Parts: sequence; C-alpha cells; structure tokens
Amino acid sequence: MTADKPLRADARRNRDVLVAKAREIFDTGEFFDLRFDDFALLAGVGTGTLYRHFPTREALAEAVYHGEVAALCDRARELRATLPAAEALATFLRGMVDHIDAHEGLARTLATLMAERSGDLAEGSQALEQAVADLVAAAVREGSVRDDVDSGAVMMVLHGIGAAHDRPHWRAEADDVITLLLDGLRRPQ
Amino acid sequence: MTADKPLRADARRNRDVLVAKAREIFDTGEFFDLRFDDFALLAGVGTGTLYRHFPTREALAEAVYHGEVAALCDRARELRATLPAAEALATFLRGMVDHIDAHEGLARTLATLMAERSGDLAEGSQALEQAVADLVAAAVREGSVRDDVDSGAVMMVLHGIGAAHDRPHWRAEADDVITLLLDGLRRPQ
DNA sequence: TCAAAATATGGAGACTGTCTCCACTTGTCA
DNA sequence: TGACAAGTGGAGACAGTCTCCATATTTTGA
Repeated sequence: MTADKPLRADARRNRDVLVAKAREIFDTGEFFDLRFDDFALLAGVGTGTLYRHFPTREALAEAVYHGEVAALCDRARELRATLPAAEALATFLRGMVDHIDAHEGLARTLATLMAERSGDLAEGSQALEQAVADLVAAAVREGSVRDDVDSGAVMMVLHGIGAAHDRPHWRAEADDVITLLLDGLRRPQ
Repeated sequence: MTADKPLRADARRNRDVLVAKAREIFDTGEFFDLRFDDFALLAGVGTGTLYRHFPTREALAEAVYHGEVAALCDRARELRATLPAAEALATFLRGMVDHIDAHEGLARTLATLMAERSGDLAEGSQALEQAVADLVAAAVREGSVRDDVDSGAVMMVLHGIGAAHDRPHWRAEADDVITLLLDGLRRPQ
C-alpha cells in the first residue's frame, strides 16, 4: 500500500513541484477552471509526467490533503499534551473552523473532490479521524464529555462544516455549529 | 425568474418524462456512470431535447430536488401543526435521517451535484431553509430551544449529514449527530 | 376545418478535455 | 565511463458534451 519505492531524483523533484503547484492553485479556487493538461504545463512538466505521478485530479488532491491532515494531527497532538482534554477538544474544533476559514479555496476544492470521489480521500482522512477520536476519548475519560455517542459523529459534523462552504453566513453558522456540538457533547449534569 | 411561460403540450410531456426518469436513475445511484446523451435515449428523447430542457446535469438535478424539497416542507408544516414545537423539530430531524437513509442513492446523487455546483441547487433549498427556520423559531418562542444560535446552523448540520453519505457507519453517526444537535439546542436549564 | 405561424424534435457531427503511448532523455550503478 | 533502468513530454487517439438545423408537431385564428 504505502510501499514507497525510492523515486529517481528528477522524478521526486517533479512530483514535489506538482504538489506544491496544486496546493497553490487549490488555494486560489481555480482548480476546476483549469484543463488538467494545462495544469501540467503550468507546473512546467509534460502531461505524461503529470499523469504518471497523478492519474486523476483526485490522486493529486489526495497528496495535498495528506499534508493538510498531517498538520492538523500535529496540532491535535500538541493540544492534547498541553491542555485539559475538554479544552483541547474545544480548541481544536474552533481552530479547525479558523483554519478552513483562512484557506477557503483549499477547503472548498478538497470538499468538492471529496464529494465526487470520496473513496480516494477517505483513506487520507484516517489519521485525522484517529486524532479526533483520541481527543474525544480523552475528554470522555476525564469525565467532561458523554460516553454514549461515537466520535464519528464529531467527524461528520466537521465534514459538514467543510462541505457547506458557500453558505452566505458560513463563518457565523460554523461557529454556531461548534457551539451546539460542544454543548451537546457535555456530560449531562 | 420563475416566469413559467406555458410549454407546448409535447414539450411539457417530454419534460415530465425526463424528470421522472432522472429521479429513478438518481435513486439507483447510477447517474454518474451514464453518458448524459445516453440518459436522453434512456428516457426516450433525442439529445437535443434533453439539452433544451436541461442544459446541464445540475439543471436536471434541480428539478428533481424541487419535488423532494416540496415534500419535506409539507411534512414540516404538518408536524408544526400537530405537535409541540420542540417535538415537531425533533421529529422532523429524525425523519430527515430516515428519509435520507431510505433514498440513499437519491441523497448521494443530489449531495454530489450540490457540492460541485452548489449555486444551482442552493436556490431550491430556500423553501427547506425556511421550513427549518420556522420549526426552530417556534421552538424558541415556546421556550424549549435556546435563542442565541441561528437556524442556519441546523441546516448546516443537515447538509453535513447528507454530504457524509459514504461513511461506513453513516446511520449510527447521523443519529448521534441529531442527538448532539438536539441536546445542544435545548435551552440551558 | 385548415393554412400559416410558432414551437419543439432528434441525431449527425463539431468541439473539447482526458489520457495513452513510445521514441527520446536523464539518472544510477558497477 | 558504459550500459541499463527509470523517467520524460507531447502528438494524437478517444470519449463525452453540446450545437445546429432540416424536419415534425402543436397552436392559432380566420
């Protein structure tokens, strides 16, 4: 699966350029206005090279998403190490909204690709899923969060926030959703 | 905008056939495996006719979505007339999950199309948005639901449930999300 | 009832983006 | 440094989308 056979130096270089360029374009939100072939040219490689490294737009997204997820997981780990569990969870979720807000184009692009080919990106979500599960589990252990709902529900809500990009009052609503979620999660009593 | 100029009899007939066929195919989940031209043939009309009535896949989805939204709005109105507000809201949300569960293919198809061209379908959501807002407002007036969050947040959560289709434990998670949402909405004390 | 006008039809073929293939280039290893 | 493996790029095959218009159907009004 993840048996990364060592790439030749130039191949690795091209791959990195492609991912970097992709992240850049994702962020501008122009990814879908672009012919995939043109994207290759824009990154300075031939279309053959693009297709060898990333057979589909989704494969490219997956690579970008990986980096994104890794960063979020680091953040989750850090919060879990420095704050009480409930606070770590709340801070993480609020931070997530900030993050999506700050990289709207990226989030929108990934969410769109995720919707049409969810399978491909689902794998990349595993790590994030685990990070959230850990945050929730810690809070449950601590006694501040109820234990009768699955952490998958939290992921589903996050997914929803990401997917609902273009709602006119996205930011305010997203904040409200997190508020509702956190209040709903609080252990009754 | 909605200036429906009267269609010729045969045109109206063809349009109805197309929408009916579309709903059918949406439900099987095979819509994206199908060439749009083939869909026309399948419905028994020429491709030109298909394109005249529905210039894009999204336009077709919008028509199907309209019927769906209308049914949901009726249900919301009915519940609001026969149950205490909080209960009406809860029943509506639970019913929504049932509905999506029962028409998984349709929900998945609409959610996917919504993700890539959200603008087109957003308009069709207006009525549903209003219905949910009414349910929430009634519950707030009744005093059973907090008044410091916007009903848009509820829509966002619903959107998320619909968008998260292919999560392995979708049903259980969706139920949990509704539970969290309803508990979060309850007026503190 | 029956032209004439208005409206709608269907499917051939132009168009456009995706993806493959392979002759050639570049990197690696002994 | 030579030989072999790995990678490259872009021309062209291919597939789906969409337009166009000669033909068919419906509506209008005399």
